[in-house]
Amino acid sequence: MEGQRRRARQADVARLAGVSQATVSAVVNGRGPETGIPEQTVQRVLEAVRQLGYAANPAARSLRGKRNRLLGVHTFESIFPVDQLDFYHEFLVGIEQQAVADGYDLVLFASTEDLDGRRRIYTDGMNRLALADGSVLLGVEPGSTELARLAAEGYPFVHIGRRTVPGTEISWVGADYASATREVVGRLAALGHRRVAYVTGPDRMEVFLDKEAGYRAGCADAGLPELMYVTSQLDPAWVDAAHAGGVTAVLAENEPLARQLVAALAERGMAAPADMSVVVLVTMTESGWSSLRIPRNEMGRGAVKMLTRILAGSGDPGDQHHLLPCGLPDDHMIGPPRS
Amino acid sequence: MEGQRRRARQADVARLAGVSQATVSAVVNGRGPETGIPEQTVQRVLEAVRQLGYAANPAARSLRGKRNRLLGVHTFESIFPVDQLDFYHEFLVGIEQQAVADGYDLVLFASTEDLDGRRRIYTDGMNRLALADGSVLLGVEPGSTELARLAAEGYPFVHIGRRTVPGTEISWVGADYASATREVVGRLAALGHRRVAYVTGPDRMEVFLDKEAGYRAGCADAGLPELMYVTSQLDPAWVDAAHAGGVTAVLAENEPLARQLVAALAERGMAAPADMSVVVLVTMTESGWSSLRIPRNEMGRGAVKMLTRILAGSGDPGDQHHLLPCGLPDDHMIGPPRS
DNA sequence: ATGAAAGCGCTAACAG
DNA sequence: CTGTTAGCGCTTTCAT
Repeated sequence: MEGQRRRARQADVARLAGVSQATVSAVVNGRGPETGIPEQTVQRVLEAVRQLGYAANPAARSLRGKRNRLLGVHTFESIFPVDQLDFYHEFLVGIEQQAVADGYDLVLFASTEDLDGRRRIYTDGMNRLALADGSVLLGVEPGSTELARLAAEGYPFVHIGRRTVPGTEISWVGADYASATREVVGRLAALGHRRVAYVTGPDRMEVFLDKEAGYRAGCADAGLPELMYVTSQLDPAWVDAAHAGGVTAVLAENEPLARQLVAALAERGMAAPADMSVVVLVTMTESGWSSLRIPRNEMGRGAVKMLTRILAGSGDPGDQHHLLPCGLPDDHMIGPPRS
Repeated sequence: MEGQRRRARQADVARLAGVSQATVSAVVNGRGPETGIPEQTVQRVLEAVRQLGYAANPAARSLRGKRNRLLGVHTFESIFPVDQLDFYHEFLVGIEQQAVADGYDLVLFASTEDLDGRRRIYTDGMNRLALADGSVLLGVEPGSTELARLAAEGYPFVHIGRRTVPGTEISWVGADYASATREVVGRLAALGHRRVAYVTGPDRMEVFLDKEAGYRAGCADAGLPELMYVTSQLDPAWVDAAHAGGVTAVLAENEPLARQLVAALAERGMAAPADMSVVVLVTMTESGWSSLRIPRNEMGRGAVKMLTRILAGSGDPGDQHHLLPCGLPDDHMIGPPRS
């Protein structure tokens, strides 16, 4: 067994096929006919390629300025975190499907993870993402400086999840929480609910704003009062107060809040949806809640589609946005108000 | 917005800092002290780096360094097939974890998929895998010609799942089905079973042989007769025959067989495990069966570990094998024989 | 129709 | 201690 045979270079192929390196380059890039290289020569080159197991070195290729049909996937945390196993999975499925369709390979940036489990785009001031033609970014990221820098450098990327960084144009695909939330309020109103509360944590992040807006719009549509609660403590006392206030349905921003709510209800001998309809707006996984369905697969596909479009059109401003419809919650924990 | 400002190169930094390019290289690579560059110069360089937003071009770096710290992941089918969503998932998790640990990025080869959903290593005679320093291969692959060729080319790869190709040395990590099967037989014997059948499909693939061997060994250990059934039709008639023959426990090679068996039992008014203990040896997903647990995560991790070892040690023959222990089945469908 | 040669941005010898 | 230089493997004019 010869073992570590050196990787074949273009020059080797050229030598074996008895042609020049330029010819090899033309052939492997499918510019054979275009450049007017005779079919026979093409075949000779391909035979040599086959014999040597030649594959173009992507580093050299992209150094020379051409694309390497590599799309990066960068997550700001471990891509397969143990605790929320399938959060990224569906996104990835969509990303992969579209990559297959568009003939791209995917680079999962794993090397960028530090000891905290955080992944940074820039390490030692270097941008590892630059290895890929463009990248899909996803995950909850606290600081936006990396994003801003990436955009400033003109690196093509699409963020999964609506994202704005002041003074920067960022392309993203997002889920249309606003419309979905609005519709949910409408549905609750149609069921007879007159006082629908909205509960959210004290940590007011950008991504929450559109859900609030949707809630407000929904209330306006149905002529309902806006009952916003910003809290991280949904205890039995809160339930008592809400009950006294005539609240019969609650939109919970996230799953932990909803869990607290259900526990608090239980402590008062109540249950959802009999005594209170409960809708969770964002869940990590598809679970037993009445929750909005995040179109993860579609978002992944959409991100790749947008990215390849950006890569194709060279003059794109890179501030494209695409909102995908959320699935509406099933009736699991939704019912008519207690009369 | 200046927009497409050209990316700063090392030369630009050198010019601004008034030093040579080599100095810049040393500084950005942290070889400053080591090379004995005065602190003041280092600071001057870093300041220039900051001002220009310089980031080293990774393509140039890896071109220079021969390796690009990219590990390939090649599956012979769609990596995220819709019908068996989480079959590859756990392997991938393990692969990613180890890649993070070893500082490698991962390339998911998606571009190689043809219209049938098959993925080939070689397309147009080109080996796309060569893009990565080495690759992990997984999935059920019918033909071994690609594998043989890959090995002949000296491309470093590790196969997940035991694999032998005549005349070729292939490195793999596998699950130790033999030991596990043997232990299962032992456990059944300990429960009092005297006639344990082994049922397998007519398609005798290599991967099945070690389970058979384990079964035989287990029977020998316990002094039980070998009752091998090769069939794809586990109908009620088979159940009658088995019953008449005193069979009280069945090892089913795969899940479809087990399903047939349970259905056939039901048709005769019997159920598992009361009337018949049923163990499935290989399942696609962790389901309600008493089945061997394939150590997918560990196999993924092990494959990457083996691969990086092969890449590190330049003289490796590339025929390393590693067997990982299977988890034993829970008692879901296992019980003592009907007395 | 094919070949020769010049870089892409970086690192590592080797000079100075 | 710092600068000069020679490629890494590829694509792309420009000659032939």
